[in-house]
Amino acid sequence: MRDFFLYNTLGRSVDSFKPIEAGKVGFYGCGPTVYNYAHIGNLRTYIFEDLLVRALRRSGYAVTHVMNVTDVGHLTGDDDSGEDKMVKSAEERGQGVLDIARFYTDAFFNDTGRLNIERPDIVCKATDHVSDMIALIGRIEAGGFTYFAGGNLYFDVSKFPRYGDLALLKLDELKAGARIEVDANKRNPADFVLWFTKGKFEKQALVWDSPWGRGYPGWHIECSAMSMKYLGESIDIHAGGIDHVPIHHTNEIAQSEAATGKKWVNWWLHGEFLVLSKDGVKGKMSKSKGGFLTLQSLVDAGYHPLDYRFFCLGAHYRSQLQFSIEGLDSARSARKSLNDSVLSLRQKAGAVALPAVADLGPAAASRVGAFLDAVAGDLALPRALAELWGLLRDPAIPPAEALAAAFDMDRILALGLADLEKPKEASIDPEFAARVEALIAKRAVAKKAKDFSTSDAIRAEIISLGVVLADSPSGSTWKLAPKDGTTASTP
RNA sequence: GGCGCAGUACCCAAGUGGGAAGGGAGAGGUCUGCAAAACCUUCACGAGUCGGUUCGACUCCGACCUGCGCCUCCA
Repeated sequence: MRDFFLYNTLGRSVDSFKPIEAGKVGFYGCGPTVYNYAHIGNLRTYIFEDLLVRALRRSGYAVTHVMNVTDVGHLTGDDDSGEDKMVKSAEERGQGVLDIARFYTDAFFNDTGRLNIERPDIVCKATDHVSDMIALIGRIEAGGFTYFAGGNLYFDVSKFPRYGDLALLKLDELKAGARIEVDANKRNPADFVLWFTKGKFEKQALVWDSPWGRGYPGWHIECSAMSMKYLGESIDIHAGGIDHVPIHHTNEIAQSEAATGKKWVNWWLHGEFLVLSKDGVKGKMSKSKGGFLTLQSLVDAGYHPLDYRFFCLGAHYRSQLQFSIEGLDSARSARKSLNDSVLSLRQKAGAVALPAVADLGPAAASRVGAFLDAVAGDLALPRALAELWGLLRDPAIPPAEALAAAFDMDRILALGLADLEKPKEASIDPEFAARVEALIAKRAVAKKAKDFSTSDAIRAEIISLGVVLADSPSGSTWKLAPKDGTTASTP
């Protein structure tokens, strides 16, 4: 078991990770609200969580990864009176709430799959766990942490002294109504709704009976209820986007610890934002601000999903990352170079069996060790990646060893290195191939006659057919030019 | 008004109280009839600005400037 260091938002320091139960990690990651497509900023956070899970597993931990899918209770408005996002989306599209949820859930996992993000061990939907939420709210109420006002059940933050510790909030310094209308029903501006019976839910398709009346749950309660159900009342790691620190996670802590009376989450990890600075659009990506980019839009623009994963690996998860097409181009070029290096090594290694990681020579082993140290040091993927480059470019490391080491690193990076194959020539139309071969033969004749103006003209013609040509002492070889800018076929 | 984070080469982006990773782009070179590819070399005497602490600071402290995020939508 390798020592693992992580930055804990609770306490704001990097500390040696210690799970509750040796060798095991209970990990809860905040999942999507499935009322729209995920944008690439959202996806950055899921890539970060995937790297965390993969890194912990590579270091020897047995990780149970739980992720929620929010399909009810998440409001559109800034305050506690807006419509439910799911209901609004369903209305706009003239479909049922559950149809919307299913569609965008599928879209989400399709995107994460294309990014080589492993599916969590448990994916749980909020609507399947309302009874668990009601039971948990009951425990909070029994502890005297709630009050009922205006038809809704509120959590009273004044009853929870540690409220805001995660976000370093000082209740008396928060400016109530800085952005939103003050809810007259609230005793304290930071109070939040546990259960709604009032609101614009007359149109709410999904309502449940509860001790507080027919209605639906507040957004925050689902994570508390479901994480406890699957991981127990105290869990090792809870991760999510940094925006969740002051509200969502702060409220989750308050209600969870109010219910159980014990510490709920030992390690809080938060991924920073992907930010834009282009065409007048600055800052984080959101639908209202514009610049809402989906993974599919990148694919449509000719990028491979893994180009985006690679792009994200270039920055530390706790740093804001500047997104730009230029940056993505840079990542694509780098990934192509990486893939080409691996393919070249594979060719050099030939049929030699790859050694086990434990049997690597000192040079390769040192690269792998430095890689794992970087990863175990609060997921320093940029440094880890530098070790991969160093490994691939060290001429003293035998190809089979370099490959074995690279594939081991790729268990965490997940760039599909082990699955790389030469582009399949079989898919090329034979008629087209014959045409290209004929031109190459014609050019060879011209070249032999030193008629270079003719040979160059023929080459231009070949290239115009969408073919990449390469001369070598043994003759010319060719392949189809990649459509997406990468040479190798990728998984 | 309050709180938090950040300012590193053309771009993206790391580590570090004492030699400033890595990638992309650029430049030069080897190879080639010429290309392409590959490989090699090169690319911040300086880290927003100004002070301070220190034998020594990009790294710590302070001020200022600029940017980003948050103060009940948000990854």
